[in-house]
Amino acid sequence: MGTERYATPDAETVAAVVGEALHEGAIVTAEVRCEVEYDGRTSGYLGPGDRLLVAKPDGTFLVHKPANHKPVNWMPSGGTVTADVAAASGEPVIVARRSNPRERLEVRVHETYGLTRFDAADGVEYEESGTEAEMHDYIEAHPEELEEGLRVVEHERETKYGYVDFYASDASGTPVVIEVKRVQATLTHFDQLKRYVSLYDDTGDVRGMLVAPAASERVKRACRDAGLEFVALPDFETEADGTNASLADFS
Amino acid sequence: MGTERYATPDAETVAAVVGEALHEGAIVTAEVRCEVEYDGRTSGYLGPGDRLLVAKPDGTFLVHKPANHKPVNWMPSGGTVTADVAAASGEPVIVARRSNPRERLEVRVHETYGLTRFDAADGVEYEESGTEAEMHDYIEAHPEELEEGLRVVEHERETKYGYVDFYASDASGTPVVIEVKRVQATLTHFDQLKRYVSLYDDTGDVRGMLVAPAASERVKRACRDAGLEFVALPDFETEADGTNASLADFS
DNA sequence: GTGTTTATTTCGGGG
DNA sequence: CCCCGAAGTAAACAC
Repeated sequence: MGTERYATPDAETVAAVVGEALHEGAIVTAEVRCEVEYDGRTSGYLGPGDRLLVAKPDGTFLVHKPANHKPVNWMPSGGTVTADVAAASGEPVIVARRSNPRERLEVRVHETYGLTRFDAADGVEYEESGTEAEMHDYIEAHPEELEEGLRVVEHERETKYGYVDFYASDASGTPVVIEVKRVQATLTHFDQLKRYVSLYDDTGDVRGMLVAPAASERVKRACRDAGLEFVALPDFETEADGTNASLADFS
Repeated sequence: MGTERYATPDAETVAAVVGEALHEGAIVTAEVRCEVEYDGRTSGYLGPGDRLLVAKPDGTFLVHKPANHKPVNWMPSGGTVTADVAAASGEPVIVARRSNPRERLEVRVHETYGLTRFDAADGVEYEESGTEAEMHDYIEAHPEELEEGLRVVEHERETKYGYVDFYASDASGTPVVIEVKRVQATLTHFDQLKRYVSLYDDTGDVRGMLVAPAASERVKRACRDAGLEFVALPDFETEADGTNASLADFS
């Protein structure tokens, strides 16, 4: 679509552009010197400095410092962003609010180096491969990769202690509780499997299986000690459908 | 400091400005129509659409869609961002790389609506209150809020299974392992406490206490079944020192 | 560097 | 709405 740029805009322009743009579905970015105050799940204060502000029409608001992936302050989508001119100082004040949880982010703008309205059109969704969900699909289709004769009885079985990834049955009919991880297994993952298996402690023989590409010796030992099994599934075929476009010739 | 703005810059300008600005410690933002391809921990593809790009001098790179708090694609700090003109298409291509884990993000820019260089100066750190660390301080100062006669023996006790928040002793001298959460307790928090308590299983009577503002019924039941205790600590006084500056008169 | 834990986690899925 | 668990989690901190 396109952008509209305001260089060193005055307070009234900042308030007007932010309000209109968001209302009309555009993204607003601003390079400013500002102070920030947050009050909600915690509370905090950020003294004067140069930051990049991003406001999206869905209520998302971000305050970025010159370093780090995460914004120093923010409001997730679903809230409302308003911009006004403070009566006392004559400076722009941007407030992002939200309920559940009730929280409030106030940005007092001391200097606006620049302001950009971006009418962005983007109906395309991100397509991802190699997720844990795909690993689940693969296991459901190829349970024998984990063990000869294994049969999946239920996927994502709900129990009173949470959701079991797979409830299965081995060649001799013994139930097997399976927890799947896409990354190297950790003690927390072992804990999780142990929690599920403990449900069946009194009902007799149940096996517990932790499936991951790898696990540290510590985790393997913990499994052995607890009578659980670690099964390495280092790689799994992605059920590629070949319909995804792709950028050619990586360098 | 200030900004420099380039409206609908050509490919050579994009490549040059991005390279120079990042090298000289400035933030670059760009409003573009682009495709994105990621390959690393997973892999993914984002088809053509309008996005906001943010590149920081520390190697952080963000691709934002018009909605949501989280960038649709990104590279955390520590990597390197390079910009070039693709020989085949003549279009700008921005590549962010990183090792450990090895990953790569490629943005093929089809149209550049605008490009901004922002020389930001920000030496100020964010000051936060109401964190879990402050909740620890409060409990250490007021253990009787959890239980009459409770005495803290050790804070952040290291064990072979990680750090126990508090190792305490009740009125009758029985050891109590305490896990503290600032948010509503979840099953993973229960797991964590259970893991710590299991360390002392063979040494005799040890109590396990999960402290949080609230917990779901499922978590409370898991605690009961496992012989652990949930203690609700809905609110705690912040030890305000009053030294933090603050924005006045909230509306 | 690995390992563990927190986080204003965000996000999505299911009941 | 809440509950639960994944995430390309990131970032801090200890070893």
